[in-house]
Parts: sequence; structure tokens; C-alpha cells
Amino acid sequence: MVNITLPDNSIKSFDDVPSGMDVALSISEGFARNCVAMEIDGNLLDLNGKIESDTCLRLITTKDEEALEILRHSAAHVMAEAVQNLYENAALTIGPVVEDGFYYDIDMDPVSEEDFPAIEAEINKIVKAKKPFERQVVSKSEALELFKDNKFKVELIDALEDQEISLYKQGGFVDLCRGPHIPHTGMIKGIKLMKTSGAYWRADQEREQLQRLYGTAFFDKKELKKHLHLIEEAQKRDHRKVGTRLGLFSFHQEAPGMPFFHAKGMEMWNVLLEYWRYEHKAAGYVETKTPVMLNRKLWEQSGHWENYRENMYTSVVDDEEYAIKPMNCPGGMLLYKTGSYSYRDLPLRAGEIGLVHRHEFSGALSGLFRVRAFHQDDAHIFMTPEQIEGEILGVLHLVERIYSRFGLGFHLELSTRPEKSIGSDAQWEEATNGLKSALDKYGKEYFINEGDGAFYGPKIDIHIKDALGRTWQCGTVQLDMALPERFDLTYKGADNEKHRPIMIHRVIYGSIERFFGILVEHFAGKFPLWLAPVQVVILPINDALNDHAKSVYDRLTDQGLRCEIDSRGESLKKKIREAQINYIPLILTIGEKEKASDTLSVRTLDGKVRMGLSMDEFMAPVLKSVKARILEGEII
RNA sequence: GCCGACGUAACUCAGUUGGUAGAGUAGCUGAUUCGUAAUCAGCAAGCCAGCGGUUCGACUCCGCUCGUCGGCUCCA
Repeated sequence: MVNITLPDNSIKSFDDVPSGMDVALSISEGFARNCVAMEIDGNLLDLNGKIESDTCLRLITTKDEEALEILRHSAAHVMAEAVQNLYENAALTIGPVVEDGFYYDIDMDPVSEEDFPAIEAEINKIVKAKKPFERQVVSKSEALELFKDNKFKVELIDALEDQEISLYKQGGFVDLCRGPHIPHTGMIKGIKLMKTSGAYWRADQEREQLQRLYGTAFFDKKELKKHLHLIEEAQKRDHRKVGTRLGLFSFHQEAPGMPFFHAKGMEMWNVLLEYWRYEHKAAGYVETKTPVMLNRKLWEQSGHWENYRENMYTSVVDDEEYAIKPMNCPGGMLLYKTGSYSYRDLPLRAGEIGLVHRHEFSGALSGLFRVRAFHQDDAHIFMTPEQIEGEILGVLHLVERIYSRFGLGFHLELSTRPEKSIGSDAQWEEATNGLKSALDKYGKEYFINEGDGAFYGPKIDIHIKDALGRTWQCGTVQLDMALPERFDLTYKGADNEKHRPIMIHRVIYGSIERFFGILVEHFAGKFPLWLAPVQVVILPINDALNDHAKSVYDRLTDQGLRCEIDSRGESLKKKIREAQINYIPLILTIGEKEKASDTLSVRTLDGKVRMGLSMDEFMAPVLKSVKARILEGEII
């Protein structure tokens, strides 16, 4: 008996269906149009596959989550065929599905976006032809024979353990593939080439550089449009554009990858740090500061010289070699060593807003997101082994408090021991288990990245989710049992013996520069009142009102509000327009009425205007909004 | 660092097949003094990223360097 689960959840039962039944035949024509593939015993198969035994079968329709991946995989084949039709010498390698679409790595002469229209036209021809995808199973030797002219495919086939290898054919085009695929190319309704780049075969810099063509595909043209719109929206929010327009920061050729923060950017920067200090003080942290440049010997002791030298800036001073710090921890080690500690002093939570420099590849730089000089909101926690779980939990709760203040959601990932690492197996196990038990206690679901840890310990990475649904890794909590060893850190236990403390490295904003950039895009430049670089702009209607405007300005700045007066001889309309497009949350117009009654007329960014408010009626809700760091909703 | 694209006034951009540059915004000057998203006029502003080459002549073509962007890789 075969159960076929239909999308509307009704179940159709077929009695006495023989093994080898052609599934496609047993599904009505109209229904099959929405069917993409099927799932048997957890395996995704082509819709026109044969049923091997009595089993429960689920049909995958275009509405199912798996369907899009299947479609995009098929789309990659279509793109590959198009490229092969147009470029005779193109040798195909691999073409997987990725988050927003798919790519295909092809050994060919470089292509650029100028070549896209021709390739897309060829793709559309193939789509229109509604070519069926046909699965074919051949032996390994047959496959090797078939692909003998393509060294990449030969390498792939050689690496396969199976003796039977599946191929997929659409029309005359054959590709090595596990499948499954959609029934025919005509199901691809919206397909578009997105970008192109170079990529190394097997991600190995020593090997061939291939052309990577990115595309995306949907079952529906509207879905494609929606996707393109989202990309456009993200481009509009690009922090490099918004930050330039709002005068927050800039970059200069003289210091690639090293941002300059302007007065308005610094206002925001300071608000971010002020908030950070407030939360950390409440969480029992102290703040410290260590030098930017330290002797090479220290980096040798910490292990950075060995593991990270190629990314460090160095300098020779008085015949001694120094390195600009790429991390704050070795300095933190020296700080710890200046004292002597009892178990009663632990945990010791020492924060540091540390300026670090890392020589990233020039091609890796990207606005505030990837820079060479940045500030970490670092902290080192020194503790006893019994305190691990509690301290990790404390950090996770602090992370949650801070991110939620910005309206950012997050998820957690645990990274384990990498290939290049220091410390013993036992240390790694204890550290990793410590993180796991804290995560379990915290209760939020988390992923595991095997081998993605820091060289000195396992870590929990915190990925935030912004207003457009994009994720960014910002915070990280790293357990370190190696550095305390290397620096011979100790504390006196209750037993009057020396013990080795365990250490946490953690950041929450991560790189303050990067977090700043994320906030710009998250809010699209429209910052909440508590963060806005300019909170209030005062617009006198004519020159005779400038003095009164100044007195209003003085009273507001006295209360700590960030204000500007715009007394240019421009029209009121124009000044309002400019305040609006600069996203200044509160616009005060000062006219004769306001002067005579000493009241305020307030315009908020939504365009609403309230007139005749007394100073108190204005100040109370505004100061409350700032103090409570309220995110959205009406200020007044 | 690698592949591709790009680099024109403070900003956003135009500049057709090589004949040394234009617009809007911002700025400055003058007039306007305005009640909730652009008042008008004028002025100034560029070694066309830098350096070499081809050419009678280069912003336009070629090479290299620097920088930016999209990826690769990297992000301890």
C-alpha cells in the first residue's frame, strides 16, 4: 500500500501498487503541475522516480520549503547548459544551491555583467523549451568515460565512493548530479543572473581560478521581483551611502580600511558607549585600558606571533620589535598579573574598549563592516572552574539585554576545536563542555560549527538579525584555558594553594565600527531618539525670532538634548524638508505665537504637528524617551 | 593577495567615434523674512585618482600603482 499525502492534507491510498510503479502516472495532470519532487523515507527523489517498495510517500509541491532548493539546483543546470552553449571551451565544475539562489563554478575566460543578457537569453530559451529532467544511472567507469574531457568532473567522480553514478539530462545537456530535479525546465518562471566573481577550484588558492556565476530562481516571477526589491531596499540602506549623507563617517585613501568618525558620528558613538558602560557596570564589570603597541616577546608568549603574525602591524622602536595589538588579551594578562588574587576576588570581570589593528586583505575591506582598525568592546573574565557556567550564562543574558535595546533578534552558534590550536585535549574538552552546559541552561536553541573555534578555545558566536532579516555575527564568548597557562596566572584557593584561573574573552557589539554600520542599515538612518546624533532642530521663522530660538536651544541643551538651530534665511518649508530628510526626530518651529506664549510647536518625523505645548509638556515625554532608550512609537 | 567592474567639483552623476569638461545638491554673495517637505538671481569650485606610454593632441586608447565596489579567501 502506498500513501500519497496531498498538499491539502487529504490522504489518497493506493492498494496493491506494485513495486516499480511510475509515480507521475498516478498523479492527476492538474495536480502534478504544482508537484516538484517527492520524499520517501526522508530522501528527496524526482517526481518521476520508481517506487521501490511499500512506503509512505510525500509529494513536494511548489509551496514546500524544499521545493525552492530543488528548483534552484535545476536552474544551476540550466545556466550551465546556457553557458556551455555559448562558450565552447567552458568546463563545468560544481553548481550548488546557496542561501539566495545558486552558483556554478566554470573554468572559462572571465565573464562580466555585460555578458549577462546573452546568457540570460539562452537560459530563457531552455526554460521555454520545457525540457524534461531525466535521471540516468551509469557505472563509475562509464561516467569517467563520458566526462573524460573535463578534468574537474573526472576529479569529482574519482572521489566518489559509489560505483553507481547518477546523471541528469535536459535535452542534449548532461551533468553529473545527485538530484533530485524538477520535472522540466519550464517550471522555472523567474530566473536571473546576479553577479560574477573569481573562485578557486576546491577553494584552494594554489589551484585553478574559475569563474563563479551567481543566479537566483523562483517558481513565480512575482517572487523574483520581491527578492530584487529586497536587495534594492538593502542597497538604499547601505551604511556607506547613508553614513555619508548624514555626515557620520568617511573613508580616505590615506588610511584604507580605517574609518574617520565625524562630529555627528561621534555623538552616536558616545551614546553607544555610554549605554555599554551603564549595562556593564550594572553587571559587575570594571573598565580597564591597555596600550596599543606591545613588545614582540609578549606576542610570542601569547601565541599570536606564531599563529597570526601575517596579519599584525609591526614596528621597530629602539632596536626592539613591537606589534600593534590585533587583540586585547595579552595586555589583559599583564594587568591581571600585577595583582594577587584570592578565590574571593573571582570572578573578575574587566572590560576594555580596545583599539585593535588587523591587516586584512585589501580585497576584504568593506565600509564599516570589514576594516583594518577598530574598537572591540572587549572584556576578560577570570574565574574558578565552578564559575564557568554562571559566567557564560551572565554574558548571554547581558547580550540579550543589549541587543533587545536596539530591537535586534539573535541566534547562537557553538564553535569547537579548529585544526590550528594550542592547549591539551583535556583542556579543550572541559572548555567545550562548559560552554555546552551553559547553553543548555540558557535554553535557546543553538547550532554547532565543528572546527570553527578560536585557536585558544571554543566559542559561542552570537548572530544578530536586522530589520531586513539579514544576519550578522557580532558578539562572541570564548573560553580560554590556554592563555592563563602561558602567562602563569594564578589565584589562591580556599585550600591556600595556587590555582589556575579560567578565562573568558567576550565582546557584545563585537567591532563597534561594524555594529555602528549595522545600526545604520537596521534603522535605515532613522535612529530612535535616544541614539539620533541630532535629536532636535529649532527653526526660527524669521530673523527677529533668533534670540528666542537661542533661549529655547539653551534650555534644551541644559537638559542634555542634542540640538541644532537652523537660522539660515531659507524658507520654513525648505528647512523642514531638510530636517525631515536628515531624519531629525523632533522639529521645533519658532514663530511669533511660540515666542509670545513661550510654547513650542513640535513636528515629528511622521509629519504630525502639535502646537502650543509648554516647555514641560515637551520635555517630560522627550526626556523619558531618551532615558528609557525607547525604540519606537510616539515620542510626544 | 586573486577574479571582475569602477574612480570626473564637498556629495550624486552626465560627458556620444581622442580636439584639455558639464548638471543637480551643498557652499559663498545679494535679494526674499516666509507657519510645517525645495523662493529667486549671481558667483566660486575639478592636474577628470596617480605615474608612465601611444598620438600633432588623452578624461576618453594601452600599461603599471593606489583606492572603491561585488565575490573568492580570510575574519584567531
